[in-house]
Order: sequence, then C-alpha cells, then structure tokens
Amino acid sequence: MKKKFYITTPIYYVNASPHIGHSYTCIAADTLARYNRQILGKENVWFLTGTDEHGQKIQKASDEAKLSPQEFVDKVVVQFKELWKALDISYDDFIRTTEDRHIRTVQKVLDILHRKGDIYEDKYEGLYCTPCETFWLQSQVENQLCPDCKRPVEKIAEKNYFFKLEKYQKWLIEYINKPENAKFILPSTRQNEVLKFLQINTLSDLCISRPKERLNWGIPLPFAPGHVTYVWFDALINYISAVGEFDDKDKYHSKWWPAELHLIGKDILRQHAIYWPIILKALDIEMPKTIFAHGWWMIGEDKMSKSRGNVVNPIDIVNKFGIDVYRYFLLRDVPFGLDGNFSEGALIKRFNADLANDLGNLVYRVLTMIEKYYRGDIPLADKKIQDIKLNARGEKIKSIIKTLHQAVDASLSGECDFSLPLEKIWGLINMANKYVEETKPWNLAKENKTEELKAFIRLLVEVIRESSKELSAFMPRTAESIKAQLGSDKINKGKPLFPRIDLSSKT
RNA sequence: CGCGGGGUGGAGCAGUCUGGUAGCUCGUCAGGCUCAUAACCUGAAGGUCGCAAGUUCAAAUCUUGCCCCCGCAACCA
Repeated sequence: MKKKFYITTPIYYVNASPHIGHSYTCIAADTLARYNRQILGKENVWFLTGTDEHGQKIQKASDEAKLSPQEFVDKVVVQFKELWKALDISYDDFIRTTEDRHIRTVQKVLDILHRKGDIYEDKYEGLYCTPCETFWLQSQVENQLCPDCKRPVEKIAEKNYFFKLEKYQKWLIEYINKPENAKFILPSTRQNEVLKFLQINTLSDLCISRPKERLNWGIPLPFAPGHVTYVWFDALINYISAVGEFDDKDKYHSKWWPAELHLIGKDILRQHAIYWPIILKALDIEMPKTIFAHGWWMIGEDKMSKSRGNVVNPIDIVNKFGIDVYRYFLLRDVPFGLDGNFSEGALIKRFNADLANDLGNLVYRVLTMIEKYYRGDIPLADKKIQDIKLNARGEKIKSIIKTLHQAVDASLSGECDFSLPLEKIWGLINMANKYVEETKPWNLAKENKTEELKAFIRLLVEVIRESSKELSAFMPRTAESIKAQLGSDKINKGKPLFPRIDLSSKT
C-alpha cells in the first residue's frame, strides 16, 4: 500500500474573527503538508481545514449582527479564507459544517449510534439562566445567581439525548496505554494528563442534543426532529465527513482516513482525546494515528483575550514584516507544544539575528562574490558537489549537507518538532558563514588561487540551495526567491532577502 | 494531602528517564576581518542548577520534606 498523509486542523468556530492562535495551527499544518508533499508526492497528501458554524454562540452573534445565522457565517468564513490565502496556507479541502456532505454524515452517525443504543433519551436537569441561555453547574453558581449576569438561575429539566461515553471508558484507557499507541496523544505530557483524568474520573454521558425551543441553529436529530445536535458532537465529525461516506451497512469508507495527524490547541484536548476516539470506536472506525496538542501564544506576558484588547491580528503582522517572517517566528521561537510569548520585539529580534544576519546575509554575500569574481556565472556549475575536492572544513560541510535532510525529517515527522529542524538548517548556514571567514576568499582572489576559489564558491552555492530546499516547507516564498536568484547557472541577484530592521535609529 | 506543568548565569530555554568536568540562543564586553544588510568570525565575563536533609567515591540529575509560580466551568489554537 502506498503511503499517504492526511492532516487536519480543528475547524474554527466562526463567532469572531481569526487571530494569531488560529493562524498558528494552520501554519504548522501547512508546513507539514508541504513537507509531506515533497516526500510522498502531492497526490498522497490531504490537508483539511474548515469552519464550525453551528451552535448557540453563532445564533447569538448573528442576532446581534441582525443577520440570519447562515448570512452571518457566510460573511465570517470569508475572513478565514482570506487569512489562509494571505498566509500561503495550502489546504486541499475546506469543510464547513453547514455543507450538505457534513450534515448528511452527522445525521448518519446519529442514526447509527441511536440504532445501536449508544445514544439514548433521558432528562437533563440543571440550573439555567434564561437571559444568558446558559446552563451552569452547581459548583459555578453562588447563592443561586448566574455567575455571568448575577440574576437568579432556575432549576429546569428537559428531554435530551445522551451519548454513552462511560461504556467506552475502560477501552479508551487501555487503548492509550498500549505501547504501540505511544504516539496517539502528543506531547507525552498531554497523554499523561488525559490518562490521569480518565483514571480518576468516571465519564458522564455526553448530552448531544439541544431542544429547538432553545436553539435551532444546528443539525436536526434524524430520530427527534424537535432537537438539534450539540455543536461539539457535530464538529468533530468533520474529520470523516470531509473525506468519506458510510455505505448501506453502516460501514465507513474513505480514501484518506485514518488521519495521520489531528493538530489541535491544548484547550480542546479533551474533546479530541476522549469524545472523538469514543465516537469513532462506537462507529467501528479506525483511530487517528496522532493527536497533537500545541501550546498557546501569550501576548507579552498576558493571556490573549478580547476583554484585554490584546488580540493580535495576523494580517497586521504579515503586512508589516512579511508572511515568511511570521511563519518563521511562530515555528522557530517556541518548541511546538509549549506556550510562547508573542511580541513585535521578539519577532524583530529573530528577524535580525536569524533571517537578516545569518540567512539573508549569507545569500547576499555569496551573490556578491559570484558577481564580483565571475561576473554572475556560478563557477563549476556543471559539476556535482561530490566530485569537487575541498579542504577539511569544506568536506565537513559537504557531509552535513548530505545528512541535513535526514535530520530535518527525523524531528519533523517524528515529534512534530519545528524549531529543531530549523535549528539544524541554521547550523549549516552558520557553518557556511564561518567557512567564509576562515577561507578568506578575498585573499584567494588576490593570490590567484583560482581553483580553490571556485570550489569554495561552488560549495557555498550548494549550502544555500540545500538549506533553501529544506526550508521550503517552512518558508515557501523565501525558498522561491532564493531559487530565482541562485537556481540556474547564472545568478540573478536581487535586493537583500531580509533588510535588517534598525531599532536604534528613530522611526 | 485534588490534578498537572514548572523553578538552571541579565532574558529565554536544553540537560534530569540511563548520576561523573553545567550547555545553547539572545544580550554585555574585548578583539579580528572586509565578500556582505554597522552584517560576519574569534575570545571573555557572568550560574552555590528554588530551599533543606538523605543515598553515593560522586547529585542539576536518585530519595524525602518544604517554599514559590502557572493552568485546571463553558467558549476559545
């Protein structure tokens, strides 16, 4: 069987505009998708993203905007698509939960589970705040007052439908515990967290319906037209509704499933690591290979939140610094999985140190030498690098070029580590910069050591080409630009790739 | 005794599982070089690895106790 790679992001909830967090997941997914396309071929990679468009918050937001829910989501979804375009996100499919293919599949899933007895009817009792349209737990309520609006809550009971989670709890614990599933939930600390949670608590069955009187913006239950589907139950199913179908015998068929990787933020780990596997198990569908929960971006030292007014709009950053700079910063500055601190200062620091001084400057100085010494013709252009003899340092660099891809691959496909492969690439770049210093080409030129000079330049060209090749999944435009300048036998020198940002001079 | 994560030179982190000269990036200071975007290269300063006790020839690393910080309703990457 041919190897394939199916990667997903969460489908984003469209009750507000996209921010840095949304873009983080998509950039990471995009990088992995691009990388796997290079290795497995374009036709063997499927990158899915989309939007989650049902539920109460959306109904509310659309009311406030004086639009119908459908009109409202149609409007917001455009913002997401525009952002992905602006960030070079190369998704293969974009699913919206209001699409037919999705609704059909969700209803089929509900139908199967209902027939199977995993969905059952019961009474839901709780403390309800009518103005806020929200149920609260006893533990959240003080003096019978709504924690939000401080008005009294009432105890109400309503008919609802429940999905049997507890039935599968034991199975899930065992599944996660199996050594061969060590990569089911990553990073491993998250796996630990989920496992502990499952071992300590007994899952209560999940209420998967809402009566239409309270909420009608949702997918109707096929067996109970007076109810719509709870938005999380609806949303998770996108991962299979986008890429396959059930047959008459309730068997799911898909070219792409199971997903190799569900990329998510740490906040939605429980839904993905508990609800989702259980839904799949109940449907007798294979598990995804890996669920990876990454960290959050703090804004400076603070948590990002609307009330603080510190939400970062990715478009602003991209307009100011460029797409690849933004991508590079997010992927390089913090190990995937941990929280990071976002600030323009930190970004500029990375920009100057890594992009301008190391990579940009290396490309520029090499281009200048080729221009100066060879009038723009790359020396020994027709020769393979293996066939060129070099000094000790040169040979060392040659061997690193040879193993670079392997090093990048190991951390990228192993643990979804983006910062480490970038470090490896920069290791080569830095070594090349040292090499220039050590070799002193300006002396070689004066002393007429022409063969040495040629070999030296040719190796630097190879370093740049190889680095940019490995970089292309992370920074597609930069790789293209390098290729345009150094791709053929004759160079095509342009402006510096990343003009240094001078902070000392006043703006 | 709720659960989990963490406390390592000025900042951010690695190292802890598998004890054995404390490492990386940035910053600071000094020097070198000129192909290059005041970029690049070399060197230096700077840490009793949260605290205490224990195990050991030897502890950032293992054990025990303690202190401090962060997250843990829902929605949210």
